[in-house]
Amino acid sequence: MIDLKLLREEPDRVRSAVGRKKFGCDIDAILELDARRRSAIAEAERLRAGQKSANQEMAALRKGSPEFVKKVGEMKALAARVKELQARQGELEESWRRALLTIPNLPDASVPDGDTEEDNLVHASWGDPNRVSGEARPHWDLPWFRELVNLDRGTRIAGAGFPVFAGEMARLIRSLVDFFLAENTAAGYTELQPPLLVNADSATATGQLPDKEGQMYHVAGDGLYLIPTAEVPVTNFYRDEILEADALPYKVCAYSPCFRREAGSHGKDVRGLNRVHQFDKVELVKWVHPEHSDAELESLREDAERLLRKLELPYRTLLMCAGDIGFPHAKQYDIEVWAAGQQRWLEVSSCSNFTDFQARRANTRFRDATGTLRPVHTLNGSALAVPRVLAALLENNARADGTVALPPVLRDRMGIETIGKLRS
RNA sequence: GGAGAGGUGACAGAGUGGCCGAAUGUGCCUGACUCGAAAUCAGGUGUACCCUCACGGGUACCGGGGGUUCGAAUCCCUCCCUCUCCGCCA
Repeated sequence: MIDLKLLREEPDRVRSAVGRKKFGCDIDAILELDARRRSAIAEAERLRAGQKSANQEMAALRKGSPEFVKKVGEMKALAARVKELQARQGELEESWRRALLTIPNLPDASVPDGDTEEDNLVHASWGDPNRVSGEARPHWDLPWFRELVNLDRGTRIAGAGFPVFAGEMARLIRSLVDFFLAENTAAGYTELQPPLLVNADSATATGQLPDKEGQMYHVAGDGLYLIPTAEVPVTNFYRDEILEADALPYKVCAYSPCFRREAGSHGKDVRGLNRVHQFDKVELVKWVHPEHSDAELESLREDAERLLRKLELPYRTLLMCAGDIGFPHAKQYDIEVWAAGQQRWLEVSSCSNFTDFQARRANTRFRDATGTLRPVHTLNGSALAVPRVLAALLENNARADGTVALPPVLRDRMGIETIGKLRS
């Protein structure tokens, strides 16, 4: 939710900022609705005040007295009128609230213009994509892949996009998650293990609802949603709370499986581990003082990038253009890892500053130096998403015989140097 | 899942139809006393929204939603949550 004062006082600025994003919303209609809502409130409250003061007088009268009975008769009409006006006020407030939820967060001034991913800027890159020789192949073509990553059995169990990992691959995933959590906690993030299902209020606070309902799995019987990312439960950790200003920033990391319906995805994008309905991810979330959120985004991005360097995987970081950033985002970096076998970049992290947008929806505040309650700023980023890191690892580190050399940080954890030796 | 007890301000805890945004205590802030502190005394101390240039005024909020009534923290319905006991269960 954007700042209502800003919307009223500088509608032109909001209009043009929103215009840079790809989400349609009618600012003028919302402003008009706001005006109607306010006059409805004023009218209803004026009448209600009259009713209340009359009731005060009645309290002083003797219950059965003639004056009292007469007064009751008079007040009946007023009570009915008040009820009417309050109902109209309620309706207007409800549609006003729904309309407000359709306004996306405003892109930060440092976010470049642009409509598609073509317009994203390469902010940084590390490692040499050409280091790998020509024998690199897509991870799904490794000779042992179908043995340790069971796509067909997963399909039988749940459906397409639910791989079953076996043996060394299962263990590699566990080691990656452990590596991510160890690094992040060492960087000052407190580990959290959140619920994997959330209610509608939580999904609304982070911006999944009402904008992206179709992307989440819905548990109809209980009205709950499977989380598309740990961002959702974790950001709601402090919903409706007032944070200790001196203790900011709050920094949290959380491992969780993530569930995404990703309806409408086709083609090569979905082969192998590139895009699946359930995957593992470690997420970073920060609650920060508004003055520091710019700097906190840079350090968040750095925290995610460092993991790829330790895994010795080439990556590049994109500064996303206004047309390509998400609904609640003010600024967003995507980190992409090089997958040598597919000769393409795979997104493994998205680091974002939501400014006060989520905090306002989640009602997470702090008391500033003047004693005023203000929304905090929230940020989050993947560190990292497992399957695509896995894909890059398999493709970049595969040798001619199909075995895959592990980078030192994983070698130490797993106690083996390679994976993928065929059994026969 | 069954039975019972509860959900009131930062916390504890009164309040069973009107004088209750809510006693009292604690905490916190300010002032007095003091060389200073403690103790004591006095005053203050919620949030959101609406009207107003402002001073200020108003409305709402006693777990959520709905109802009864001229009037609801208080009565009714419903849902949620917490605690105790029982059942079931990884």
